[in-house]
Amino acid sequence: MINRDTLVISNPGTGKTTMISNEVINLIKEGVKPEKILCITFTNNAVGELQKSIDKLLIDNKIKNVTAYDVNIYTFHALAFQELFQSKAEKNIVSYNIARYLIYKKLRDLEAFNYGREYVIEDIVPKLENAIRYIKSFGIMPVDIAKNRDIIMESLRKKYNSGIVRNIGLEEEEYLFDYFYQAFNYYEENKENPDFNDLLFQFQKLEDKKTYEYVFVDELQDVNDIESRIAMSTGNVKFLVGDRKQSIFGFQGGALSVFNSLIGNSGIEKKDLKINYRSTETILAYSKQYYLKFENDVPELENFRGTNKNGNKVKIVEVDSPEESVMEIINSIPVSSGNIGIIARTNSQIDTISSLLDRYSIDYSSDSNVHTINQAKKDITAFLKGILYDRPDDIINAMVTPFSGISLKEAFKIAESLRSEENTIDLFDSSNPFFSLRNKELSRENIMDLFESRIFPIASSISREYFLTAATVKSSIGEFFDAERDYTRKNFFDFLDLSYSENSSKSGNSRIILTTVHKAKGREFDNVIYLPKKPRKSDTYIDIIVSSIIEEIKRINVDDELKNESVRIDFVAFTRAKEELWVCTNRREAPNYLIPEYSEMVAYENIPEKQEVTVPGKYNEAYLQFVSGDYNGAKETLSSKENWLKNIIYEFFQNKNVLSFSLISIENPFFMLKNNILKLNEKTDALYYGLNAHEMAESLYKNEIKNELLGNVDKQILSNIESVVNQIKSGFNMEQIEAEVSAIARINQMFEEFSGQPDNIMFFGKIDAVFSDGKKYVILDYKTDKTIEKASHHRVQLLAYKILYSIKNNINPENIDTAIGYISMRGKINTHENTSGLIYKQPDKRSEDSLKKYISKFLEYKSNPDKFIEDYLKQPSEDTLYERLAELLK
DNA sequence: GTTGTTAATCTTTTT
DNA sequence: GATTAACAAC
Repeated sequence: MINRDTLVISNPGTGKTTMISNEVINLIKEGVKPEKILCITFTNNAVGELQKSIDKLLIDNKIKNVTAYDVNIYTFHALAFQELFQSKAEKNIVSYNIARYLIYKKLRDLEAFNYGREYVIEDIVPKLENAIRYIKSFGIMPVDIAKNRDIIMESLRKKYNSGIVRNIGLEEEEYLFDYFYQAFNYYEENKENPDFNDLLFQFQKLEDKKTYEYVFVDELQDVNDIESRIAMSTGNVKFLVGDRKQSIFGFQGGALSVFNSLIGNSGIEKKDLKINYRSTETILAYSKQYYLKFENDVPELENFRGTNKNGNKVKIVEVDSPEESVMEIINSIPVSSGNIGIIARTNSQIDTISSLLDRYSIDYSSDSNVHTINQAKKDITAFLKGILYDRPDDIINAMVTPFSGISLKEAFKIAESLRSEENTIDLFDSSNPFFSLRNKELSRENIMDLFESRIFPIASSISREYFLTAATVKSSIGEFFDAERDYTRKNFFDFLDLSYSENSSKSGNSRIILTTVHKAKGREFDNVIYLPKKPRKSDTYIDIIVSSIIEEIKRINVDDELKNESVRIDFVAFTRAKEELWVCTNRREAPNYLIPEYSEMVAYENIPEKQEVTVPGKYNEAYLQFVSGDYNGAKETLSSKENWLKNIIYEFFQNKNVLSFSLISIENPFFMLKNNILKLNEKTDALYYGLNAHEMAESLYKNEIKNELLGNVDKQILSNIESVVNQIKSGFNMEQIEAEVSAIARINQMFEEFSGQPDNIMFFGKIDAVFSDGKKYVILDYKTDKTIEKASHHRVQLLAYKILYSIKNNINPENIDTAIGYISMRGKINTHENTSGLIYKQPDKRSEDSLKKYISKFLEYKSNPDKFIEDYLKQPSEDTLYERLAELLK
């Protein structure tokens, strides 16, 4: 029986659950009351495992009057929750959706970012929310940041100046720190419920919390600072089990330093578990050697060995697409050799593999929790925008979602007439399946009705996942109406766009199990196919804020903590395998996984041929109309033989004889089809911003500026324009001679290569400003870009304009220079600066190559539109509209 | 070594 | 659209 604090270092597969259960049983046998025993683990899954294991031992030992439920088995959070809120059942945990919404609201009001709204909502806010959660897991609150502001700033500057951040300036970085603090603070002040971190803090602070005679803690290596203090303070005798080689939850503050300090504590008895009951000797040796490549002093690995036969070598599969090789490996494993765990690093890898398995109708269960159609949320949002707003852009976007009940052909026709202002929205009557639904009142009842009457029926006709996503979107909307009192449309769509739609997946007991490494922890499989993926370093400008805060307040070096986490992730994945292990990776990484004595390279050449997807008409036009109740429309769609979309594409390329730079430089066929051919493009804020600035530049030249009518931003842009103009005037001793010059020329005049082209194919451009001293000319293009990052692309455009201008005015191109005038450089993070810049640089050979490439591509499409369709089908996009259009083009 | 350009690529996850 | 690695140019 244990009678003093013990730390067990448990190598993988050494039976640590069994060991904990045994110790619990022994205590009960010795007469310790089960309610005096506490077991803490990390996940609900692990709680279940431990309960099962203890239950079994109770039965085996014929202990009748005790069940596993009498022993206190909790996760850290459940333990805290039940003790804090046992009397207040209504208490909730603040959701991610609310957290992101609060953070976004503050940043929105501060106008913290110059990025587009979509990028802030989809990328920045989730990362900041993650960062706040991470910082909090170290016990750091906004007040701590405020108190230590100066030293954190200093540390931040030092990190910035070491050169790791290249995409924003130092001043932006400093502003970002402040925005981050304010968002964190706002979140803390406005959330109405505790979050998971608060739960632990409040529990830890509790004066008279229950204590236990014996406390068992599993997976100790993943425990963060606050959890370790909870573990150490809730019981008399502590029994701690963990393995630092399996620490892979660094993102939630799981700090190896906590574990290491316990190892160094002499008051704790230490034990090693070194006998592995799971894997073959070869797999163990392989894992061990791999780990030792990256970390040498690992005493507990010294006698780490197994009890099984040697087994086969680990197979390293080197392929271009690891996900696709999985199929062939599965085929090579006999059914008699047990189950197969396919372990990936990311959920998106799992999704790729599951759609492959679906295609071959192979049965599997999956632990992925993404599996949702992100696009479904976008479709629903676009649909609701068209219901609630009157702007033509919103109406058009809503009409091309599957929910509108309008065929794409019809939607396209209505879009055309709305755009040309032949019709206004009032003219569409209530018999139209979309317009009849429009209702501008934003209320819970209204929205929920739409879900019942239109969104759910359509969603369920598309796919199971699509429907499940719709269901989570509906519940997010419910959350909005519960939490926010200010039901404005702006708030509504902000919340909706920020909400995550995750749903749990089909898990079951198939022979093939798809899982991520993190979820595979504690599990084992006869055969393991592992697909490693090295994480890509990103978001350094947020990272250095986070690490500065933690370092200066807690004196913990985050980089040290997370060092080699990838290796530990690999180690966990390898050691799930009992009999056979495959590691599938790309050519660059494969050599790193090869340990000659215990592994071998395997080539798989005959990747089975891809079978044609036979999902019949997921987005069948007529079917969608039918489900929406438009029977006549469905009938009409079915009976029409002509392929209207192909006709539109053919017509477009046939009639498009005047090329423009913005048209030919679109590299993605889907964008070209959507925005240029079908003209379904939305007018963005950035577009209006740029249009307005260009108008001012022209007015300035024509002396038509009415200063008193200008706002502050406009005044700033105007002064930036003046500054650019003056730089050219004084720098080159020139005068502006023209503004907004239209120039057009035949393609066959522009380049030798195109001399065979017919005379009617032209290239058109509008030159913002032309300067001259009589001999030399400078053509200037104004840009309202935030930064100068895309200058080289703009020079390709300027080259085209230079050629057009030289042809138009019969000037030797050598006498024409080009310049880019930046008139609103704001950076990415709002520092309240808005400056000008002039890049006086000439297009080079590469610019010329790019321009010719763009033109050739377009000419190719023009002479052969089927090539465009072919390219379209070759470059899939997640967008539902992409797929619906693709079905019409196949 | 620093700075500019281009060519791919686009985290993990628990309570 | 934004970011970074890798490459190229100073």
